[in-house]
Amino acid sequence: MKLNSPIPADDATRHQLLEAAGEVFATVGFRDATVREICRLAGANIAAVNYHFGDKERLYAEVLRYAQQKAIEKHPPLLGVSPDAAPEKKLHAFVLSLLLRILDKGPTAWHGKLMAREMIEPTTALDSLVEERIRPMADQLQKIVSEILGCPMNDERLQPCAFSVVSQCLFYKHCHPVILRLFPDQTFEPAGIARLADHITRFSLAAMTHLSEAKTTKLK
Amino acid sequence: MKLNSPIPADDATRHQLLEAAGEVFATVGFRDATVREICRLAGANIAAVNYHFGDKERLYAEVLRYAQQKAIEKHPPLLGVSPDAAPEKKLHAFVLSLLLRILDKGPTAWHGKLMAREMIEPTTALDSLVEERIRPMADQLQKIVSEILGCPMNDERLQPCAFSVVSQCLFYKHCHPVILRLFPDQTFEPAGIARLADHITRFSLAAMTHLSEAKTTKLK
DNA sequence: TGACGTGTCAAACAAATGTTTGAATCTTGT
DNA sequence: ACAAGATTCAAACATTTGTTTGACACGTCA
Repeated sequence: MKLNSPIPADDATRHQLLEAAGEVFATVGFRDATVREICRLAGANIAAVNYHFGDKERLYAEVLRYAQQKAIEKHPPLLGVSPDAAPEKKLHAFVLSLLLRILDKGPTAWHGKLMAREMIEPTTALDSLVEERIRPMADQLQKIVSEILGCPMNDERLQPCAFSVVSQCLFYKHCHPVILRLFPDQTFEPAGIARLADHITRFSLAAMTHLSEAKTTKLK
Repeated sequence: MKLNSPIPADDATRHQLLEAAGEVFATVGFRDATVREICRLAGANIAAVNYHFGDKERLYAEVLRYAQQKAIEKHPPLLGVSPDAAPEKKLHAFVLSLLLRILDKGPTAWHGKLMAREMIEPTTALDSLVEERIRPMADQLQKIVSEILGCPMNDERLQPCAFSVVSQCLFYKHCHPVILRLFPDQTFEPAGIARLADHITRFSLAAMTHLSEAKTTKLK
């Protein structure tokens, strides 16, 4: 046992376990993932998980942090756009980076799946994740929306509009299986993602800049 | 064994098994749900599942159909609105019924959760569900959107806009845990659901009626 | 009444799986 | 080079869980 060792972090098998576990947890979920499969994929012994992380549950928690961190590093919320650019451009950057973060292929792919699973069946790991990672991004988006609407930060329309923006992005992740079955020719390579970002930004901008106009008052 | 019996359907324990299984599958997922717990909740013997449904997997498939059917019966896609009403009203009815279907409390509650799980980890049961239940609703929505946009049914903007509408609804189901952690005072009782429907409808109408206007062309 | 089919029950079976164990191997500092 | 600690390994353990089995209860119909 080493448990409270002075943060080795460069441990090779520990790192490989994180990668392998991310892969497996993302594709089959926490319960269906077996430590045997994870260890096999990591080229480690069956006892490696318990030795390095204590048990399967703590391994999962660490994988979640690891994944979120790597995803945000790869696709920061505003890409390269400067904070004092036009709010329309910031919105577009926010949307595009979010889409890339959750739809991107490659080793960062499983971050989105893990989060989607966490939505449905939250573990204790979600609480800290929301506070440390998600709330800052939510604040950032609300600020952008407030600039577009031209309203103060405590306006009650802010939160619903921000939700409307992110929901359109997450949809393509959370409903992927149904989308593929409904429209098999839907495409999700980088070019397709850019097209999605354009639509979502245009749709949301059109909505928010004309939201307070009349005509839509009596819906019942 | 009875297997291909002449549709008893009035079987008491069979029905109780469906209800109990829906409850359990929805709260803990397919894999974490144990046959023992389902049978205990249904007041049946451990062997009841295998006797009535063959195995756990076929029970799950039947539960999924059962849940979807009950949910659509309770909240039909257009509520009471006539098919030749104004497209704005039809859109509002569509949104509200969808929200009610996925957020409603009570015995129909687990339908939405089951579907959300199916999104993340599709089973073979999803294929038929998409064709029989979801595609008709998707067609219905695209028709409404085409009336609002004033374009033919093969317009390429149709599908993205329809997605933007449903995504805003599903968001409140798929991201419930995060929403509650971000804004603990968010409310989901009937009045709150009605308010959500109003916002989503207004937002989407504003977007679609002003989508083709200029100004939003250069986002990069 | 008595055989028969249907449904229920408790018990047991077989497989999968997270975890532990104790020895073997490698690494490191002196 | 050597001892001490860290790491890896194969094997075994204990528990959970879906499924099966064979006996039993109950209604139905000839």
